[in-house]
Order: sequence, then C-alpha cells, then structure tokens
Amino acid sequence: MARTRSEQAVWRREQLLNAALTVFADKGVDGATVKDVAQAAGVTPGLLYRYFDSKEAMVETLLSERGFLPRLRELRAEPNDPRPATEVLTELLESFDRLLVDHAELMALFFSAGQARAPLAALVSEGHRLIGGFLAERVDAGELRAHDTATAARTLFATVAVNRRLGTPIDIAALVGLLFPGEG
Amino acid sequence: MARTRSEQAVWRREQLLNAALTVFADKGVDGATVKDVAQAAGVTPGLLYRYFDSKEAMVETLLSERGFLPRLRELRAEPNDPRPATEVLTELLESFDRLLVDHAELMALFFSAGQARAPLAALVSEGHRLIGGFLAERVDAGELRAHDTATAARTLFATVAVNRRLGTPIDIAALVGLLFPGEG
Amino acid sequence: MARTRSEQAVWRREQLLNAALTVFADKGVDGATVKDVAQAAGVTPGLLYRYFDSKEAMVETLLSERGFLPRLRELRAEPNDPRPATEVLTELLESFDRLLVDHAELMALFFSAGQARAPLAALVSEGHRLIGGFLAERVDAGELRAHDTATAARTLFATVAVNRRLGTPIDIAALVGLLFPGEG
Amino acid sequence: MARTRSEQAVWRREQLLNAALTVFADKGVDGATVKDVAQAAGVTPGLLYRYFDSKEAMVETLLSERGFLPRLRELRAEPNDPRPATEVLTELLESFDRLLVDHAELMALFFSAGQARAPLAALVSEGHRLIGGFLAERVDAGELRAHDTATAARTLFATVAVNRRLGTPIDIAALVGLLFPGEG
DNA sequence: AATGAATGAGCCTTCATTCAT
DNA sequence: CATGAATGAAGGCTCATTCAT
Repeated sequence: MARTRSEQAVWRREQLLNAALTVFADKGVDGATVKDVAQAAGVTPGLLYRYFDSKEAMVETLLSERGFLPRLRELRAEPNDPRPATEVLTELLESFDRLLVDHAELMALFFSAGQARAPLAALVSEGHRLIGGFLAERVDAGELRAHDTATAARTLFATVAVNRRLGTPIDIAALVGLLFPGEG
Repeated sequence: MARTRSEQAVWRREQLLNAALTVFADKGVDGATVKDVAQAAGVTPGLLYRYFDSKEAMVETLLSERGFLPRLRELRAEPNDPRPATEVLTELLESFDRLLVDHAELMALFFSAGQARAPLAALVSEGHRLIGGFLAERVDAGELRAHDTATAARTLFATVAVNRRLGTPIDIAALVGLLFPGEG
Repeated sequence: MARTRSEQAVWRREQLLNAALTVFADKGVDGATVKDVAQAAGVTPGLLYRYFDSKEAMVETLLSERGFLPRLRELRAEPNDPRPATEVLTELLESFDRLLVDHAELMALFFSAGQARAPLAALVSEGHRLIGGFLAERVDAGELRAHDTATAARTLFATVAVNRRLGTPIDIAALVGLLFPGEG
Repeated sequence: MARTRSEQAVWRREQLLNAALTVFADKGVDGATVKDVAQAAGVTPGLLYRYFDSKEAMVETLLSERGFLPRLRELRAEPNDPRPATEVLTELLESFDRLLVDHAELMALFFSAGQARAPLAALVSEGHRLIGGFLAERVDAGELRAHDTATAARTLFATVAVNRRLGTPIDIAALVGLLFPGEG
C-alpha cells in the first residue's frame, strides 16, 4: 500500500471531506465542532488546518466540490430522442431525484444554511434550464401542447426536490401524468 | 404610555419574541446570539431570562405561539362554492402564499431547523389535506376530470412554498392553468 | 394586630435576618442568592435593600447582632463559688457547648468564611479569657495544682468547640476529669 | 527545559493544581473564579478545561490527590519504642502539626467546605485512631495511668488542629505536660 | 412599605485556530 | 505529515443591585 506523498495528501483530503460531510449533515454546520469532524476522521483538529483554511472553508469546499451541479449539468435528454416526451421527462426527473438521494447530506447542508448559500441558486436555475429546455423543444416539435414551460419546469423541479427533502418522495410518473395527461 | 405593570410585561414579552423571530430568521438560531436578540429589542441580555428560561425556550415559544398552523386551518373553500374550481383553487393558493409571506421569518426558522422540529410536518400534512380535499370534492362533482388528487395537492403545495421560500414566487394562475388547462 | 410603622419595620428586619441566617447556614453565603433569602422571607429581593445595604452587610449584621459574643461574656463563674473547681468548670463548659448548639448556623457561617471573619477571633479570645481566668483563680486559691492555665484554657475551649462543630460532641465531665484527675 | 510532551502535560497538571490550591485556600472555592486560578498559573482559563472537566472537578482532584490522609497514616509510633510516652507523644503531635502546616491551604479548603465533603471525617477518625492507639498501648504497659484514652485522643487532636488553623499554634510540650504531668 | 422590571458585570465553559515539537 | 498544548474571543446564563411605580 505504499502511497506516494501526493497520493496520501489527496486521500487524506478526501477522507476529511467525507468526515465533514457526514458530521455537518448530522449536526448541522453550527452544531458540529471542528473536533467532531476530526474525531470522525480519526485525526486531531490541528491536521484539518493543513488541508483547509477554516471550518467555513470546509463548508465551501464541500459545496463546490461535492455539489452536484456538475452532475446535474451532465443530465440531459438526448437531442431528438425518439421516445415520447413523458417517458424522457420521467427519466430526467428520476435521475434528478436520484441525485438528491445520493447527496442527501448536502441537501441538508443547503437548507440548513442561515441565508441560502449561493450555490443553491445556481443549482435551481440549472435545474430550471434543464427541464424547461427540454419541454420547449418538445412543444416546438409539436409533440406537447403549447404551455407555460417556465412555470412547468419550476413546478416539476420544486415538487421533486421538496418532497425528497421532506422524506416523502413523490411518484414521478404520477407527477408527469398530472401535468401532461394523455400527451407525448 | 400609561401602562400598568402587567400590560408592560405582556408587551415586553411580545417585543422580545418579535426581536427573536427577526434575528433568528436572519442569522439562524445557532448563528444568532442572545445578545443579538437583546440588542434588537433594545434591552440587556439578562432581561430575556425573566421572560424565557433559555434561548431554546424562545425558539419553542416562537414555534408554538407564532406558528401559522391555526391560520392555515382556517383557510378553506366554501362548501358548494358556485365559482369554478380553478378560481377557487387560485384563491386558496394565493391565501396560502400570502400566509407564507406574512410569516417569512418563521419559514426560514422552519427550514433552518436541522430536521428535528416537528411542527413542519404538521404544517405540510395540513396543507395537503386542505388542497386535496377541495380537489376531490370537485372531481366527485364532475367538475374536474378524474386525476390523482393527492399528487396534485402535493405538487401545488410544494411549488408555491418552495418558490416563495427561494424568493422567486410563482404565478399562481399560471400554475393552476398548467395543471387544469381549460377546466373548471 | 395593629402594628405601628416602626414596630413593623423592626419586625420585618428581624424576619429578614432570620431568613438570611437559615439560608446562609444551609447553602453557605456564596451559595445562597439574595433571591433565595427573599423567598425564604416571603418577600421580593428589592425589599432587602430597604433594610440592608448589600448581601455582605447582611452577613455582617448577622455576625455582630446575632453573634454570641455578648452571651459568652455573660457566662462566668460566681466569684468565690463554694463548689469544687471541676464542678464549676464542667458547668461553664457545658454552657459554652450549649451556646454553640443554639447557634449552630452561625458556627457554620464562621467556619465557612474564606478568610476567618474578624468576629471569630474575638470570640476565641473571650473564651480563653473566661476559662483561663477561672483556672488561675482556683490555682491561686490553692485548690488546683499549679499548671499552665493558658494552655489549659485553649485546650478545653478548642476541644469543646471542634467536636461540637464536627457533630461529635465530647463528654465534658470526661474532659475535665482528664485534665484535673482527682482534683478540685 | 527539554521536556517531552508527556512530561510537560504532567508538569502542567501539577502546576494547575498548585495554583488552584493556593487560590481556593485564599478566596474559598466559591469566591475564587476559574480566571483567578488561570492567572495564578499564568495561563488562560480555557486551558484548565484540557486538564479538568470543571471547576468542581478541580476541587475533587485536590481533595483526593492532595489530601494528607496517606501521610497521616504513615505517622506512627514505633512499637516498643524505649523512650518515655510523653516524649513519643510529643513527637507524634509535632509531626501531625507539621503536616497541617505543610497543607495549610488544604486545611482551609476542608474548613471552608459547607459540611459536605467527606474526607474531613476520615482524617479526623484516623487521627483519633493514631493517638488513641498509642495511649492505650502505654496504659496497658503500665507506663501511663489508666485514663479515658479516647477522650484524650480527641482532646489532643482537636487542640493541635484548631490552634494551628487559627494561626495560634499551641506549645505541644506544654499540652502534653498538661495531660500527663509527671508521667511517662 | 413593597414590588418587580431592568441592568451590568462577571462567571463558567466552549471552540475555532495557531504553533512548537 | 501529524500532534496536542495553548490561546483568545465569545457565548449562554446568573445574580447583586437599582429604581420607577
């Protein structure tokens, strides 16, 4: 297991971030102490400061490196996907929902923030763009009836996200069927 | 200005709660100090302890005395309201949205709470009951097409609430029109 | 029960001192709060300050007004008491011991004082004077053998006081018999 | 000055206990603040909490680690010591008195303790056992006249202790001569 | 005479952060 | 790289004391 110096450094950094994410999600950023994080990582508090400038820097690193905006951006419907719109949309939303599940602790971090931390806004607008773009495409193609795609995007996004956060995930197929009955 | 002792006590208590609500919503419960609250109220920290046992007791008082569950319960559509469903629904959602505006700080408090505090769940389920009940009624009456009223209720509720919380309120008429196009 | 103003004042003052003595003896001066004393007296803290300048002033008043130095001074053997010295001495020490019992709370107060409060020294030296004086008298009269009366006084006084304080009172007749066997 | 980490930790701990003992004895446990102790040790208050859980924990550590019961137990007269009883007894009491001098602050702590703390009782009873045992031995050997050895032990112990505590140490030879004139 | 609202100082304790080793 | 001793700045809370009513 001979690890080079720099491998070790990378590994330790990840380990600390993992510990921080777990602890922050569990106790909240304010409720967790640096000592808590260190203990969860099996090191001493001092070591954290070799890797991060401050506790707040850890939060920000978590938000930017572990944020799922990149992965959200990867999510997209194939252009000219031959499948019906509702099918593609359902898949899209389910992927999104799965993203939220995979990053449950981060969601908590987002919501627990006193004043909504900036990354949240980016996340939301990217989600709107993703869904809204797809809907507009299909309306243009004449597959979906003309409708307020912006409002629809916000509706779908909000509904999936909030219900996941509340621990009462919604039936996505039912949601899609509700907005686009008998369509696509 | 002629206030009796007991009037003064009641008034001061309310004032402290107001200050606490503002400060907590602004900085979060953990982020706010007792001193912050006291300063916002123009008194010294010690005084808070004549009215509340602890900082946490303030939060709980706020949640129980200032929660808007009672007001949410008062919201209801008249039975057999002659107006079209979409009109009544729009009014209902707008009232709800207004409630959120009136209690913006409390909303922040709710969301900032790690997960612990129970009142949020009660609020949500009451909202679902309110909207879902109305929808089912109108479906039974044959006014609205048959649809998954539970999912619809959760969708409407979530969409209004989240967008209000994010500071990007939704156009409720558009939302209703989206779910029930050309109906009611 | 019509009490004149000044009677009422005197009565209240005594009542407050009683309450203070009880509470101080129970919790210690530092451990007891002004509120504790007020509650024990059935009044509000503010009132105490009409009668005493400060909490410390209460302690001092207690020490000077309730101290048993005056009563200790009253204690004395009749000059030329015809009874044997050991009998008179035993009676003297028993009176002293009884005094300690009567003022148990004050004893606690004395001992609990960080640096011995002044009155204690006065008490001790008065006790020495009382006992030593009697012994010297009887030695002069040839009734007791010549001995170090000052040391004897300190011995008798210390033994009675400490053992009373420790809750293990000594048998005074035995004590006297020990120092003056077969004498007086 | 080259102190290893663990040596330093032990040393610091001792230093803090020394400081605490001095300060507590001077101002009393309640009267002394954690800041006082820290200042006396030349450190910041926070450091105390790396070594002790609380202020009260410091007191308890002092009582258990610095109590002189062990040293009191080591004190004993040689069996069959050929020297006269009064000589041995004098030496014994002087050792005891010296013990009190060496632990003057602890004595203060003992006395200042409301009544609660148990160690005092153990100390006293051990002292009685020590002195009483020796006296009984010499009475059995026919060297001392028959007398109430228990009362004598309590008398000697109380006299030495109280007078030392009051800052007016007694002449031990005179004390012994008083109880056992012309004997041993 | 008595109350109790209000203050200000300070207490015990916690914790993010630094730094010598 | 890693430790853990040490610091400094609060933070929540208590309490003796004052004063308008």
